[in-house]
Amino acid sequence: MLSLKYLQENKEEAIKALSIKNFDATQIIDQVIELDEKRKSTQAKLDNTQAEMNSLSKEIGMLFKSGKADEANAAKAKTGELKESISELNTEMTDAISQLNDLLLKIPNIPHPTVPAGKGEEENVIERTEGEMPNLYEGAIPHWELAKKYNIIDFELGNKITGAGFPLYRGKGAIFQRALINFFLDENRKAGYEEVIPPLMVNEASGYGTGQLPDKDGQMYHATEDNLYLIPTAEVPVTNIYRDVILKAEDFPIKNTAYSACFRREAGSYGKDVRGLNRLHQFDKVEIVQLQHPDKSYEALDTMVAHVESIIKKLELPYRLLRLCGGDTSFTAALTFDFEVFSAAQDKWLEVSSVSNFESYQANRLKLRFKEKNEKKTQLAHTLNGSALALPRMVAALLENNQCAEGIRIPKALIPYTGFDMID
RNA sequence: GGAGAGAUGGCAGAGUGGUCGAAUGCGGUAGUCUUGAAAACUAUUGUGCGGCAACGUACCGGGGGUUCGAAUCCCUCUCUCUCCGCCA
Repeated sequence: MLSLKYLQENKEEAIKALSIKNFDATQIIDQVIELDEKRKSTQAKLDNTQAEMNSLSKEIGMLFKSGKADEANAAKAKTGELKESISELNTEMTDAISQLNDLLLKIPNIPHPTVPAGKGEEENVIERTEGEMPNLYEGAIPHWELAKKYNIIDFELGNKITGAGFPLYRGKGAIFQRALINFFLDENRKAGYEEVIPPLMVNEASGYGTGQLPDKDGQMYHATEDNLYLIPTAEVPVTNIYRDVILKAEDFPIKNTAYSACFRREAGSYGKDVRGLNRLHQFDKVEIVQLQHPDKSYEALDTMVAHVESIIKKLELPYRLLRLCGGDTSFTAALTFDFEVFSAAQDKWLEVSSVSNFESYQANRLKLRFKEKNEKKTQLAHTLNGSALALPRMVAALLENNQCAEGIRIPKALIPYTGFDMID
């Protein structure tokens, strides 16, 4: 969430910026400011009353000690009224704070000045398009047919075992999957990211920390008996490593990478977009996460984009880089770049990576702070993350683009990982 | 699943109703000494909120209660550990 201080000091700027995300903040910011005024004045009253109570209690203690029971009892009589007003003020306080918090959670992150206006994905800005479009041979087919033809991904078996959206990879398909994961992790590690293997289930506090809760409640699988959530992305457990942590400025940058299976209910999606590997309930993804000093987070974002780009290039896929417009930028992000690869047989661009700077929006919820050397005051850190990369659509594009009469060619960079150069 | 023990500052660990935001040790930071380092010594060292500041206030796993006063007593929830059972 945004910090109160920012909203108070930059109200007009915030309203203007949020309109890029098609969010009208005029009323809500006024409400926030008003509520905070109320909170402050209530706290001042409460603090004073409590101070009075504390000193009175101390006095009573002293009186009893020195044997002046009469005076002590007289003083006791005075405490009743104080007690009552303390409890009243306390209720007022907690109410104001929780209302304030609820409002703050409803305000999306301020978009970066370079975020273009726009309603939805049609208005994202194409930064660049690179790579060679494949020349498909005549018999080219979409990946779900390739999957069947070479017996590498079995959607029907997944249906049988679990349900739609839980495919079973087998044979060279399974090896190919594992090879990609290892390839991505190695690339990330070479770029300075420390590898972690996080839990695949998280508790409520972690869900709130990265903002999946309360708003995206229905998107996560929930094990109600134990009140745990299956992670929709490794971002959740990895970022929560740093929940309630106070770092030193010299600790930056902190860079982690993690492979995980990801689980998404995808409630409400249907139709031809969900065909094959395009949208699944369980999929594999390798994530990169960075924590950075606020002064350097955009520099870091650039390096993350360049890093993801280098991986896609090594796999020889045609891709384009999009700068998301306000309407397509997520609630919590300040600036997001998407990578899409071209999947030839579907004749379609597929999103394979989303790289975002959240600035201090997540950090504020996470209470992830840092201290400058020789300074007492804490500041909020900046968090960034990106997919490097999400498997299924990469697999779809690789299968479709590299098919030929003999089978499916494996890109050079992957052969050391697969141990074979052709799926046939 | 059964039985028991516990949750205190970065860590270890005292504190069982009143000058306790909390002893002590370790760690961190600054300094003295030293050519430098180590050792030793000295000082300092939690977070949030309000306040220009002085300072005030809250926080000893979470919530509630008793009391003039709670880290300390009571209730409740959560979590952790140990033993037994089961088990990759």
